[in-house]
Amino acid sequence: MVPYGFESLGNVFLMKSPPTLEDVAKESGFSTATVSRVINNPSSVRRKTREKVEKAVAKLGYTPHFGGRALASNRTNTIGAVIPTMENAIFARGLQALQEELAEAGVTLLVATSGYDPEREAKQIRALLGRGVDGLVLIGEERGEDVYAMLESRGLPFVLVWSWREDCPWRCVGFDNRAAARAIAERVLDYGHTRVAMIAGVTRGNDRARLRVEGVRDALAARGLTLSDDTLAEAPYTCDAGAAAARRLLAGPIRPSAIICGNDVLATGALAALREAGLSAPGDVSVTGFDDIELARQVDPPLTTVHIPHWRMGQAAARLLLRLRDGEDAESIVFQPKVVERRSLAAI
Amino acid sequence: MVPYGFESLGNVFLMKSPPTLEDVAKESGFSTATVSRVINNPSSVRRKTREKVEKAVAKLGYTPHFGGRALASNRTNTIGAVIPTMENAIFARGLQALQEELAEAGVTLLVATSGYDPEREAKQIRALLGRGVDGLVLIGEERGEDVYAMLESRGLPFVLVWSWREDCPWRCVGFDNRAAARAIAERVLDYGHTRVAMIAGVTRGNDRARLRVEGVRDALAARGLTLSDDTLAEAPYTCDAGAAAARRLLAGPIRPSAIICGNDVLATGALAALREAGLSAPGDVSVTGFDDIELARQVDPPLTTVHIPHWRMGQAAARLLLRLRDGEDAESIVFQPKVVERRSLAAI
DNA sequence: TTTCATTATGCAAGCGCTTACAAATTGAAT
DNA sequence: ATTCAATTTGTAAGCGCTTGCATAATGAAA
Repeated sequence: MVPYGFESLGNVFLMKSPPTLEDVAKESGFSTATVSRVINNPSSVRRKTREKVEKAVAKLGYTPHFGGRALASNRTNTIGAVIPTMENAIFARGLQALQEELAEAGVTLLVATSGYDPEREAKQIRALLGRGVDGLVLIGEERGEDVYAMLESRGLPFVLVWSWREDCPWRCVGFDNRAAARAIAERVLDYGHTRVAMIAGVTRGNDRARLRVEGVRDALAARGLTLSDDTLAEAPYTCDAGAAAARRLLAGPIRPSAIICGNDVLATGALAALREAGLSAPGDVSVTGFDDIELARQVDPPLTTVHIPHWRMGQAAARLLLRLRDGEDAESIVFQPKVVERRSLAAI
Repeated sequence: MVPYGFESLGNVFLMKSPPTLEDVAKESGFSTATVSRVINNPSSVRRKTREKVEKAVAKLGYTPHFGGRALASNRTNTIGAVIPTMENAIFARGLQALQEELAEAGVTLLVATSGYDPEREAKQIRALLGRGVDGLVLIGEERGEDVYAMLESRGLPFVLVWSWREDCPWRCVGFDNRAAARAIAERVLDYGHTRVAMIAGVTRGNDRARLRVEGVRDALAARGLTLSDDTLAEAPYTCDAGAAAARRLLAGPIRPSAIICGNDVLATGALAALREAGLSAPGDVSVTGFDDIELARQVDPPLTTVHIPHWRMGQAAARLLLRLRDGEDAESIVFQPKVVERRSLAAI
């Protein structure tokens, strides 16, 4: 513990470099090994010893040095997550749940964003690996084989969230996006709509977005309907893009009586476009969302949407990953989203 | 580079432990020192050497071990941020900006949340210190002296975001919450309101929330008005809490004609409560928000609120912190929020 | 008391990397 | 060819921590 200082305006500030294990050892009169034990495995140390060491730790304000620890134990107690974006609320809740659940186990969460860009995602994953994360949470299933190969070759545990399908070779915690989209589309059809359009998220590199389109197609096909270039728009997940897409759809050859949106943010944008065009929802055009984020209940009219249990998904992902990390095996987990009816969908 | 393996279904998967600097050194025929140099300071190495080393790096797929690096250099290229919550959108945008700006400089952002709890914040700060962050971004100014003492004694650079005041002893990137709140309150008064109430965020440990109350008080006082127990409610930053607070205010002895809210989320809740009570906004009661998150434009009626340049604030915080980290000095930065009028505020 | 299994502690060797400092190489000037 | 300064590379000492193994302390049984 070398004190060093620098001069500033005639004063010398002494800055102690942070205390080390060795400082604690000296202070408590035990060896570094013992101190290390009381920190990592307290029960392996006699109570009296432990108490003395703990007092020394408190006195010096000791905090283990992360790097040293990682180096010696080859473990970081860190797991990483790469999500598309923090900018809209879609992932916020699940992420918070993930984090809280991990924190409970003494694990820190490292979050990186990809902006829905597969290349950037791969880069972020590599960065996280470089930081020695003990596990990884990724959104969705669609990504390069090379990425999966890299993870496997390292034996790095990971879980995919938000997607789920039978026979998925990876561990996932999610739901059947296609079935969920089919469900809400069927609901729309049940209300008698026949001119239905869809605003989907960008499908490149995004299996959730793609599967939701397919789900809608499934439902329509069952009634002899289809999605054409005039009735299917693709837009990044922002209100503005949703509004723009809606305007385009509205300007098409036949005005849709219902617009199914790939998520709540897009639906919110669609609502805005409707309002701006002097149309009422659901009077003139019905709109549905997907995700059931808080926004869905706050817009006017409140969105009929698909409820996703964000919080529970985040929690479940944490637990699953923790088990994998500890070498236990664990099954994928599938959730069953439900359509929640509010006021943005009505009979034709 | 010891290969080890395990058996699974009769196959043996060989997992190489990740390559180390030494592996690269052997492969390229140079010493570890030289390899380290091409990674950290390429210009200090002859071009031919560099190229050979780079080839070896690529061939082995080498990534530096974070822990080893942190241990040896006492630097992590990581900065930490402790924000109150990820659950609502208030901090999302700024955080994203912060992250992108830091990434540009090769720095990783570590995010922790405190749930608006000062004790938890202190704990998270310690955790981040333990991970050897090179700097810290904190929200607001109000926290224990001991926390500041700890940061100072370590010489750890940090910046406070969202708050700013003349003579603040710390580096900050924010705005004058009190003045901003005063500004919007004045706007409300200018519309002729005299029965004005306020829903504030929880003020304990939250200088922003407290200062906003004071700002409103300032404006009211200038017209001989005050905030009483009947006209000031405090609520956590959620829609539901905002709605509950609004209901309480509405049930008070005199019904307010305007409710000034501590942020947009509370205002959204207030709007919901109004609707539910059969009251119209702004017809019966005007409502104002604060922050100007995306939600503000999407609710009905869209919120008159105070626009905060989240993105620029995040960016500025990143730049400031980076400078501090590099030992340069840098001034605090103050933004000038503007009231943005939409439709939730109208004449009495 | 002595003995011997148990349990508690200490010793010391790394983990992968950076960085003074020393040694070697280069190449321009003689 | 030499010489010498400038440049490039290598040597080796840690950074703070964990952990296998050896040693010491403990306490129950004899």
